[in-house]
Amino acid sequence: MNNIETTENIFAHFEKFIKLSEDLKSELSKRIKPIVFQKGELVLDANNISKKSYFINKGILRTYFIKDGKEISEYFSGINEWVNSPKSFMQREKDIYYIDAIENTETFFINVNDLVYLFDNFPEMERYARLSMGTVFGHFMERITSMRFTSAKERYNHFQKNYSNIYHRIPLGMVASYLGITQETLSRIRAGK
Amino acid sequence: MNNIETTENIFAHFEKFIKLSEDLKSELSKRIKPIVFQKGELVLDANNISKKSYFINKGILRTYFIKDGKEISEYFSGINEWVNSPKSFMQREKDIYYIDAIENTETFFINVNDLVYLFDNFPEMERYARLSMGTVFGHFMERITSMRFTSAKERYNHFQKNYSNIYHRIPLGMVASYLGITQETLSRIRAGK
DNA sequence: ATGATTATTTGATATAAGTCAAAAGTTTTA
DNA sequence: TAAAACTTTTGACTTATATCAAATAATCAT
Repeated sequence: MNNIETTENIFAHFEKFIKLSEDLKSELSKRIKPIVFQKGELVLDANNISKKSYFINKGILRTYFIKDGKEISEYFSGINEWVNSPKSFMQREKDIYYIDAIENTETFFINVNDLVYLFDNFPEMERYARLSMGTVFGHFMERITSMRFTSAKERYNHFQKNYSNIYHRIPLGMVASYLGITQETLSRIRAGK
Repeated sequence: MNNIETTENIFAHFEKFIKLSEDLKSELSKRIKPIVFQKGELVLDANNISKKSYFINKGILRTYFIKDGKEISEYFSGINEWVNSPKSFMQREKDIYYIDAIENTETFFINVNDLVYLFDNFPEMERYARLSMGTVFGHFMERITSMRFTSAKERYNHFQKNYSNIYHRIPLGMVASYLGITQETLSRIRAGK
C-alpha cells in the first residue's frame, strides 16, 4: 500500500513561516524529489559529505555517531522535520554524523546546490531558514538544560514529552544512548525500579 | 581609561558572512548604540521581554536561569558575540533567562524593532542571521555530546577548550552550574584529585 | 585597613548510575 | 517454523559524583 507522496506537508511547513508565491512553489517543486528508505537503511554515511536535506513525510530517521565502536544517537526526527548533517551540509565538509531509518520512511529531498539557488533568488527562503532554525534552537537549549540537571529518570520523562508522538517506536538501546545512560539503567527506569 | 567604542568589530563580524553595502552600513550605524555594564549588573531580567540584542566589544556576559533558588549558568558570551534571550527576543514573550555582566562589559545594542526593519529591507541581513546562527548551532550540538558521554573531568576539559579565551575569568561556582556538576566536584577536579 | 560577605577547598559519608554477566524475550531470515 | 541474531531484563557488585558540614581564602564595603 504505497501512498504516492504529495507536497502538501512540505508546503504547509513553509507556510508556517513565510508566504509561498506561485513562482517559489513552482521552483521548489522542480527541485524536491521523493525518496523512500527501508527500515535500517543508511541515509547518510559519515564518510561522505551531506549534500541532501530530507524532509520527512512519514517515518523516523535517526542521526547518530560512533564512539568507542558504539552508535550514539544524537537525535530522532519525525514527520515535518528536515534532516541532514548540519555542519557537513552547510560547510560542505565531512562531519561525524550518520543518518539511518528506524522505520520505513518517506521523504522529499533537495540538493544543497538547489537550496543555494533558492537562497540566492528568493529572499523569503532566507527568512524561512532563519525562522525555522530559531524554533530548533529553543529545543536545543531546553535539551541542554534537561541533560544537566536531572536524574536519568527525569531525563527519560523529558524525552517522552519531547518526542511524545514517536518515543514508543524507538528501540530502548537507541533511547539510552540519546539520554547518555546505559540500557540497563533505562530498562530499570521503565520497569519503575 | 574609557575607550570610546567603535563599530569596527561589529562590522567585521557582519563581513565574515555577507558583504556590507554602504547603504546597509549607514542604516546599521543609525540603529546600534553603545552601552556599558558594570560587573554584576543585570542586563536582562527574566520578568521582562528581551527587546535588545547586545554585541560584545569587550567583557563577558552570562546567561542564566534560576532553579530551586539557585542561579544556573546556561552559557557565557565574550567578544564578538551577540547576546539576548533567544526565545524571548524572537517570539516577543517572556522566557526564563536572566543576563548579567561577569566583568565590566562594553556592548552595542540594537532593538528588536530596528532589527526587524533591517530584515524587511535588507535580504542580506536574513542571510547574515541564517549563517551566523548556523555556527552557533554546531557548538550546541557539540555541547550536548559533551554533556552526555563524558565524566565531569572531561566536561571541564571540553569547557576549557571551548572557552579558551575566557574560562579563567569565570568564577568556579558559575562554571560548575554550567557543567551540571557541584562546586565541590569542580574544585576537586581542578586540584587534580 | 578591617570586619563582613562571598567564594573555594577539604573531609566524611551516601547514593544513583555504571559494569559485567547471564537469562529471557523478540525479531529476522533461510 | 526453527535456528540465529538481536534486544531487553534482572542480579550482584563497583564507582563517580552528590550531599552535608566545616575550614580557609579571597573580595567587598565602610
